[in-house]
Amino acid sequence: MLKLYNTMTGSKEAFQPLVPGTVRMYVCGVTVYDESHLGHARSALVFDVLRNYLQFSGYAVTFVKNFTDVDDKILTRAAQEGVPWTEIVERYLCTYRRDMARLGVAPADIEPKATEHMPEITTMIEALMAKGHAYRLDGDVYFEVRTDPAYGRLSKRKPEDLLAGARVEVDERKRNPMDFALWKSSKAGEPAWESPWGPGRPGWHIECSAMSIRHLGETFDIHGGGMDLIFPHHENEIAQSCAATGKEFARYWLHNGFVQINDEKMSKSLGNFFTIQDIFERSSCSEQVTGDALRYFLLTTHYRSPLDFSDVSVQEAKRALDSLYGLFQRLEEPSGEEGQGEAQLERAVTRLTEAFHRVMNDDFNTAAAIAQFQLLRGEVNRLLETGLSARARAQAREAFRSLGRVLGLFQLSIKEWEFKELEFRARPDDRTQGSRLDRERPEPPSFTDEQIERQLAERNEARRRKDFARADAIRTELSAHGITIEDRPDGTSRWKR
RNA sequence: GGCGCCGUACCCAAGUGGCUAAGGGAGCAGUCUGCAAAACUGCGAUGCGGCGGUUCGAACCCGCCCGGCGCCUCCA
Repeated sequence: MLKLYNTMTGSKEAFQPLVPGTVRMYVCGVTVYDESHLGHARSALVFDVLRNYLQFSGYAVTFVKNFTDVDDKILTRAAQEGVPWTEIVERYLCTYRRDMARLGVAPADIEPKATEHMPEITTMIEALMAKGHAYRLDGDVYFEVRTDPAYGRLSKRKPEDLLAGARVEVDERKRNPMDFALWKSSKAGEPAWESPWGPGRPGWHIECSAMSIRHLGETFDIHGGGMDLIFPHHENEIAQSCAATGKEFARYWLHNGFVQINDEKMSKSLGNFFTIQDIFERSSCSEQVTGDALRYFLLTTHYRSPLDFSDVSVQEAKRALDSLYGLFQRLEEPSGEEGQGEAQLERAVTRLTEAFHRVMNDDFNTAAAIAQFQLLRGEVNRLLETGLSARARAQAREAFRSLGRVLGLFQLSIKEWEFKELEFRARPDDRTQGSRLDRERPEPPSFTDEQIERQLAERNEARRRKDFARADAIRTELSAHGITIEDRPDGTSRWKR
């Protein structure tokens, strides 16, 4: 039985979807006005893994993740650059999709855009007007918070408390400072859609209500997003959705913790901002390998905890993966006395599978799940010393691959993996710290597989002749090209790059 | 001012009432090896920020204190 922490109730609850066997989930995506950063990566990854796990558990999942494609920030950016706002939207939609692909985060089933749901949005606002929850103010329309007696139940705030320390500049025209915009009239030159209240664009919160209801129905199972969205975004979504439909909105509210830098929130104003693009560009490893390391790093902390990013922590994740991929490589090689540990392996795989379900069912604890994989790594390595049949080795690899698929880990082949250290170069645009040297230092020309095999054969011939000087010279030569040699007991060698 | 979160070994981190406090990284020692590398084995918190309290029993519950952070404004 899957248990999920529900922000609404502040506790872990047994997950019971509205319609047995199916899950409808909505996650707040991004406003496409800039490069995506690690925080976006974490949120996207967390809910990607949740979706995978729900499917793995047998649910038919409908996953909706929106793009906010009309918003003040987009317009501001467009004005700064002197380009049409649609160009900003187009550009950052592309970079978001590129970054998600690199992270191995699959698209949602439906990825609606605000600009494509104007009829739903205006219809919903009209319903709120008709029911007395909203009022016009010149060309704008506001939601009247006072009409919702339950307002504040998600974020556990009372409207009175909110006013006490509010740093908001209150628009004096509003009936109540808490009231928020459903519709904003447009100024000259701004994008505008026709509405009963004149040309304008939707407020931020209404689009998520309109689009989630449009694609998932008035009541659905899971609504997710970053912690910071709890208030006011999700609070407002609940208020307007329930007011419009008279029904419960989302049943389970899930929120992921922040990515921090040096224990502080990552933000542009603090200047500690890491874009996903940055990380991939600066990594010394391939995109696939960097993506895996990043995923592993992001998933070794429980999704609700804050997570501190540093180069070192990603390097540690990479090293941890190296030991796993080292095992996968050995699993592709014949091992000693065939067949000895089959029964033990069977038990170990069963144990992993059970433990994986147990910890993932507990509020999808990916950190504990990864620990289970590490436990299996140790067991399989021990069994490999006594010998495993080809069938058992394939079974072990398959256990990592099939369960790992939920986390998006362990999917690469040995040829695709890189055993070299993951290092972060200085940022390409940083000219102050010798970064040009880093950038321009050429990668040593690599050998082809055939060349390596030839040198290895020569080296092992030399070892048989006890010509260790020659053998070590070859090893040094290969090492200079990023190739590591591991000698097996039988006189043959494996190599890694 | 209001609401809330965090503090577990050198570093990261799971665990939130009861088996020896997961797992990873780094380190040290050993096995193996011509030497390495890898793998394996062992070592590593008598204690979970501090002090009290509740309990037969607490890292986990309660109170106070110390330190750090978030939200209350756009924010994943």
